[in-house]
Parts: sequence; structure tokens; C-alpha cells
Amino acid sequence: MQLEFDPNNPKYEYIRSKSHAEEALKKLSKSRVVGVDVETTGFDQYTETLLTVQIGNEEISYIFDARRVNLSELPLYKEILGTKKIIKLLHNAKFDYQWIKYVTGVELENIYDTMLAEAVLFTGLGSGFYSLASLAKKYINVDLDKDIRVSFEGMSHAKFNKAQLGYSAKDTLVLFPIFKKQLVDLKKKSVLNIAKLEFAVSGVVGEMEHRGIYMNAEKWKKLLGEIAVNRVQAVEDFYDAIRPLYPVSQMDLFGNPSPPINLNSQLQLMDLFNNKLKLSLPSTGVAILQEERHPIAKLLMTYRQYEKLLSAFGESFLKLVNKKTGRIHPSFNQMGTATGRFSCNNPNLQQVPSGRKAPFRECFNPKVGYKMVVSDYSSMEMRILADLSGDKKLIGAIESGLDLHSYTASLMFGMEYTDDFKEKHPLKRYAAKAINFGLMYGMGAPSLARKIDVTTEEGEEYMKRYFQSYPSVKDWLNNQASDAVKRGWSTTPMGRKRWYKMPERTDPDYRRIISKIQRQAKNHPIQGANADAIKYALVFVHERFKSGEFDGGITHTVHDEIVCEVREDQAENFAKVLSEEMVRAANMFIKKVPMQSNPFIGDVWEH
DNA sequence: AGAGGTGGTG
DNA sequence: CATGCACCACCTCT
Repeated sequence: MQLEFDPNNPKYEYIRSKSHAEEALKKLSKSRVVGVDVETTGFDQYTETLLTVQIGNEEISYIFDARRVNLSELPLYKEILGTKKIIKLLHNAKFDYQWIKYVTGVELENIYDTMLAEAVLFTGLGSGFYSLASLAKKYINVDLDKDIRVSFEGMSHAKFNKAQLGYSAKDTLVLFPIFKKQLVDLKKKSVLNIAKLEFAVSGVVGEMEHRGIYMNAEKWKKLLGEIAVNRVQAVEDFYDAIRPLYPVSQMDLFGNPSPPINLNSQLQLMDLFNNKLKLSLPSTGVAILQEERHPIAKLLMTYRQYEKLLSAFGESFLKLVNKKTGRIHPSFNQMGTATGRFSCNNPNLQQVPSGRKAPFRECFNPKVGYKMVVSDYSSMEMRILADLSGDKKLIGAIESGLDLHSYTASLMFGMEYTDDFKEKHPLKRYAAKAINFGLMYGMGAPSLARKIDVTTEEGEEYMKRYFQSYPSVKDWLNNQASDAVKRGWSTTPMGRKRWYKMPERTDPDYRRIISKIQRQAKNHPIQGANADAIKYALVFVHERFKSGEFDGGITHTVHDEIVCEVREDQAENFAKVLSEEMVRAANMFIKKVPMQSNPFIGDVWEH
């Protein structure tokens, strides 16, 4: 491809005055596509500084010095970035979106994100993270010197040097040829619509990250304190129980007996269980410990439960409370999984425990004068499975509003379905639930049997009855598996694809790898369709906030749930809107089965 | 620094 | 024979 710029001598204008800025913007306003990038002193808009905004066309990059030029007062700047008529090319747009909106006062519209496009094009094949440098290398064989980026850190008023300006300019110039080549592939692979969805979501992600969520640190600490007391007790109990096995007990400086072993060391625990206690455990995971009658197994499980909560949700969360906002601002990776679901880190809000045992979610609250409004899809994956397979019985059960796991149990075990089945036969329902979920993930009879504690033969019998009850489900799952192996990819009804790296026939692990792909391909359309629905819903819901109808915003999302913070007096109305928009999103491709999203209003996230 | 084990979520 | 999907964080060991 003929490059429209010289990578060794990128063309740019360094703009430090209002009049120069207006002149440049006038030229840019004629473009149908512009490249956009920002340079900052760091990642946090609340504490760091915006240094430049670069906007360019294919030949030249205009580098606006944001310290000298007040971009927010230039109408043409807002027009160019805010109009849907001009495509904005960015790499990892959610980052630039936040700076551009919250420092220069304009909401980016019509985003094309080269990073997300690449993730959509190679879902399942790559790491999921694609740097601009790697794309520049791959598509146009241009090297971007990423070392210069760090030179922006800690800058205040100094002029940028030539290396910095050249670097900044290239960041917008390379976007054009990458965009053109990706666009061809997006069409060729029929994933342009999914890419467009991801682009629309990127702004919503920018909003979520910027808004964050309030976390009551005092309440959090109190909770940790209670758990810490329990952990101390659990450690003592454990050591008291094993000390007789370690006769040469050492004393520490204060004359207290030192711990015989490190409770977190799998190696030392295995030694304890297998050499000292002669139990021959294959591992020390809960699945094994639960089966073990020895009291020490139980003591270890008790300790682990508290240790887990303290190590994973303790100080680390407190450290992540933003100094300026007093809130947690996790980062969301919208293409963080091979199925299309979000991943989340720093911290991972999606794994915060819920329930009475460890009510961490109660520490997340709305700001004063606002309410948490939360809604989640009910039995989403089961509904998707019913729709995609077209299974009459499953669809009928959902239409009648039956409790699905109870209904499945009644079919499999030849029992009568009643409204209080759940209360009368909890174990049967639990078994059916394990099957409902397990089979969606491609589980086999031996695992199923282990899970519900029956013999392998019985497990096989249950599976047989399950598939007799839902014959179309079986066919559909098998078709997903064989299609994926044939084609090398699987797809959701919205057209989100996941590709598979097929093993060589000569690979000694050929069978194992193929089996894994078959399981993944059974699950991907289901999990991925759920992700598609939630992503459309995020865009729809954000539109409602943007229209000015409601005061508030989306704080986060957890796979089948959207969490918002909305002004108190509007919460009732918004709750309806939230669940309606979620249902509308799902109905874009789920036509045979009714969708349901249950809203909840309160002062805590947990519900 | 990276791998493996463990366990939290949907 | 084994083999349940998708993640992230923390710990120990090498």
C-alpha cells in the first residue's frame, strides 16, 4: 500500500495559538475521516494533565498543545469531534474519549477503534490486547518508538521536542492505512456489524470508567476486621490440630511457638496430608477437601475461606480508591474475553463476593441524593439456548414462567412439576441445575456424576433423559461443535465470531484439543449472545442518559447485569427504562422466547 | 518473571 | 483415557 505520509519524516504542525488552531480546524473540517490521539502526563484524568490533542488527516497531523490552546472554546473543534458525519479513528478510544470529554468538553461521536477492530477480527486467536505499535508493524511495517511516550510523564510547561512531536504525529497518521486494511477484512469476515457495536460501546466504557463507583471504605474496613478475627481463630485451630505432628517446634523471639508450616503453601500442605497423615490426596482444592473426613481438611477449608476474602478483597481495593473522587475506577476491557464478554481489572469488580456470608457488595453505594438502579437478565443463557435450539418443551416452559431447573428435574426424574418443587425437592433441582449449566458447557457424564454425587452410570442415565426431554438442544449443541471443527470458527446470532486454532493431525494431543474446541463452540454462541445483548443494552441505556432524560449514569456491568446510579426522584421511572432497554436489546435477535430483566432500586449494589 | 494452584464472580 | 464455559487476583515456588 502506498503510504500518504513518510514514516521517517511525518508531517505535522505544532499549534500553540488560538488563531493557528482555528486555521487548522478549518482544514480538518473538510475531511470525512480524521485520526485522533491525545498525549497526557499519565492515565488518571482527575490528577494528571492533558498535554496535546492531535487531529489529522492522511497526510498531516495537527498537534494542538492543550496547555496553550483552550480547545473547549473552539466551536469547530467541538463540531469536528462531536459530529456523526466525520469518522474518528483512534486506538483504544475509551482512553482518549475520557480526556476529550472531561477536559475539553466534547463527546466523541462516530468512533472507529483500530484496537477493537483488531480484537474483533482475531477473537480467540490473539492475546486480546493489541498495541498500536504492533498494528503499525503488521499492517504497514512502520516502527513506532513507544519509549517516547514515557517522556511525556511528569511534563508541565516545557515545549515538546522534535522526537515527541514526530511520535505524536505518527500516532494519528498510521491510523489511516490500518483502518483501510482492517475495513476490508471486517467486511470479508462479516464482522463489521459487531465491530460497529464495539465502537459504540467504547464511549460507554469511557463513561463507566470515568464515573466509577463510590465505595464506603469505613464499612469495607469493618467487614475486613470481622473476617480477620475469624481468620486468626481459624489459624490457631489449625495449628493446634497439627502441632503434635511437628515435634521440633521452633520458638520465635518472644518465646511463642512459631508456625509449623506455611498455611498458604500447597507443597507443605501436601506433605502434611500425604506424608504425615497418609491420606494420599491428589491436591488440596475444595473438591478434594470436601470429600475428606479428616478434621484437618475442614479446618483448612475454614481458614481458606477467610484468607481468600482478605487477600483478594482487602487492602488492594482500599488502595484503588481515587484520591480525588473517593471512588473506585476499575478498567473495563470490552474485548477481554474470547466470547465477547467484558473483563475487568484494577480492581475486578466482577468478582466481588455477594451474599450474606461476605456482603462486600453492600459497601458499594450511590452518591448522596442518588439511588443504585440495577437490573439483570433472568436465566439469560437458558433462554438463549431455548431460542437458538428452538426446543419446543424448553420454550414452552419459559413461556409458562416455570422455574426452569425444577421443570427440568421433573422431566428427568419423572416427577410432577408443582409451584413448590424447589422447596420440596431441593436436591433434585440442584442436580437438574448442574445438568442445565453443565451441558451448555459441553460437560460429560463422568463429571456430571461427580458433580451431583452419583455413579457414572447414573450420570449417563440422567444425561440421556435430559436429551430425551429436550431433543433439539442435543442436536443444536452437536451441530455447533461439528460446524466449528469444520469451519474453524463459531458465531453468535448477531455475527460475533470466535476463531479456533486447529491442531495438526499429527499432534499427539489432537483429540484432546478438538474436544476442547467442541466444548468452547457449544458455549460461545450462548455466552456470546448474552454479551451481544448486554452491549446493545449498554448503548441504549447510555443514549437515555445522554438525551438528558435522566441524571446519572452507568457505573458498571457484570455479564448479565447493568448497574446504574440515578437521581433519587427519577429512580422509579429509570428502573422501568433500564429493564425495557435490556429486553429491547435482547429482542433484536431473540425472537422465539420472552426476555426478562428484573430491576431493583436501593442504596446498595447487592440485591 | 513466570508457572501452577486455589478460589472469587457470571 | 478424560475433559465444564468465561474471566482475574493472590500466593508460593522455581
